[in-house]
Amino acid sequence: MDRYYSHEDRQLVAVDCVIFGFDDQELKLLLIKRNMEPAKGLWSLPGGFPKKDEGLDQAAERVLSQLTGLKNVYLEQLYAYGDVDRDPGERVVSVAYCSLIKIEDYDKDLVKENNAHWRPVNDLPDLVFDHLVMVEKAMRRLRRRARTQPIGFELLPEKFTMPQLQSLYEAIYQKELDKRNFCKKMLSMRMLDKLDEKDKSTSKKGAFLYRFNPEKYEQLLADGFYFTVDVKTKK
Amino acid sequence: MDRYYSHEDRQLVAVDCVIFGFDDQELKLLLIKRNMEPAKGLWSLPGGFPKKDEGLDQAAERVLSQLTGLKNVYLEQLYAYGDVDRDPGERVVSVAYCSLIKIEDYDKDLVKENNAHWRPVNDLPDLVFDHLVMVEKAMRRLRRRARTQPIGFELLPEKFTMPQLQSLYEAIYQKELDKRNFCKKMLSMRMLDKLDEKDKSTSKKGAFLYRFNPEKYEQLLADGFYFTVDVKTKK
DNA sequence: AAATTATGGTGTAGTTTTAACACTTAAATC
DNA sequence: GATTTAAGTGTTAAAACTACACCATAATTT
Repeated sequence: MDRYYSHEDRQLVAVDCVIFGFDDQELKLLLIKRNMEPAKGLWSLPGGFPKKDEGLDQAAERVLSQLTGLKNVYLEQLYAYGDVDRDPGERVVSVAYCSLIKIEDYDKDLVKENNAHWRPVNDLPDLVFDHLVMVEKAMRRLRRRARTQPIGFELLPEKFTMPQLQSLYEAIYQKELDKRNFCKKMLSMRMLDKLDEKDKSTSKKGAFLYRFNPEKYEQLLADGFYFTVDVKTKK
Repeated sequence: MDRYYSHEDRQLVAVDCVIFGFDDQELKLLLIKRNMEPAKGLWSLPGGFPKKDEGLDQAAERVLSQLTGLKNVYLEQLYAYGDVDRDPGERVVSVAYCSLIKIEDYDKDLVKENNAHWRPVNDLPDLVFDHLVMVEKAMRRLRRRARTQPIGFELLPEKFTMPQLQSLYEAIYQKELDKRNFCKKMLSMRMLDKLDEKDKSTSKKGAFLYRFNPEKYEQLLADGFYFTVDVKTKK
């Protein structure tokens, strides 16, 4: 009763994580410099194999938390890669995941131990196998999601300024945005709380801090509201 | 050199296909009444296991063509389902695919042989395992895609009328649309060729036939145009 | 042959949303 | 107190969207 499929082949199944961070006005990926075969010396996405009692999602969570120390962060399945020859070593079906983290939160020691490094998405090193394809898919997904869901906040500190938020969107879309229109749109959705504090690290005047309010957002959703950010032009 | 991962577990990997058709003003799914264990007597999505020399995509193509006789139709990977207990028989990672076909094209004999039947999405039978979850994901994906990409045409005959196209969108979104606004929007995108023929099967007057023109669409894409269909209100 | 019936086809006006654009404010530094 | 640098703010024109109602065509019936 528990071996219906005994005549079928079994295969290696892996998970790989595309982990985004935002720092210094640019998007970055957490990549591993491999010190083991296959592809020793090249760069790869952090990955691993699901354990016997682990689903795919749990395996991805584990890979992420073993590398960064983070749990309960944004993690979404991207795509399953199953070409026969995608891994030259042996056939492996790899399920890619995409994660967005607040870059100041990760565990530096763990990252160092694992030989991982943050690399700007605009200047990536050569990646093993089809990992670049995964990254490109993740980028496209991020661009689509960020336009229609409030996920940008996953990449920012709890408290952030309007200029910070705008520069995040500019990094994601590689486009300059008009700050008046951007700010107007963001505030019109009424899902941000304006705080009394200012962040003075980037200007003399200081910029007001905001916080994303998930309760307000849930309420809006319930009212049939759709999040959208305009992400057109400005020269 | 070709067994780096020999200490890792291997798993069953399957593909399942959510196959949409449009007929009689409603969306339908091609489902299989299972006459074998597991879950004999219940309904399931058509599926199978990749062969040794087959990637996931090829396996899905094979499942689709073995059941319908169709090749080179719309087929897109949906999601990988990997919970440990999703299949009570044995752990199976299943990669779901979504296909859109022109319902008049499928091979009736093959479908009959395989004990498959078209069932309306609004009145589905009980499905095995997590197949309903897959169908729901496919529905959401279809709704998203149909709004922003010209994929509705995959579900219609080569030549179709404006009322047909509209009723397809109404079936997808379960909403009545205003025919003036709908028609205006569709034509404004300039990707349809209006033919000189009329279809007289549904009215005395007859309705003009149109055809989707992929070359025009490609040109629009190249010009930075975005396909969108408005899918709001009307009472 | 006139009337009926059922579906196809078409235009406009009010409203909302979007895009473009420039100057003032605040506070630190010299 | 003059200068510098980033933050903050409002208006207007254009485009897109929504709502809405009547006529046309051709087959069928009387």
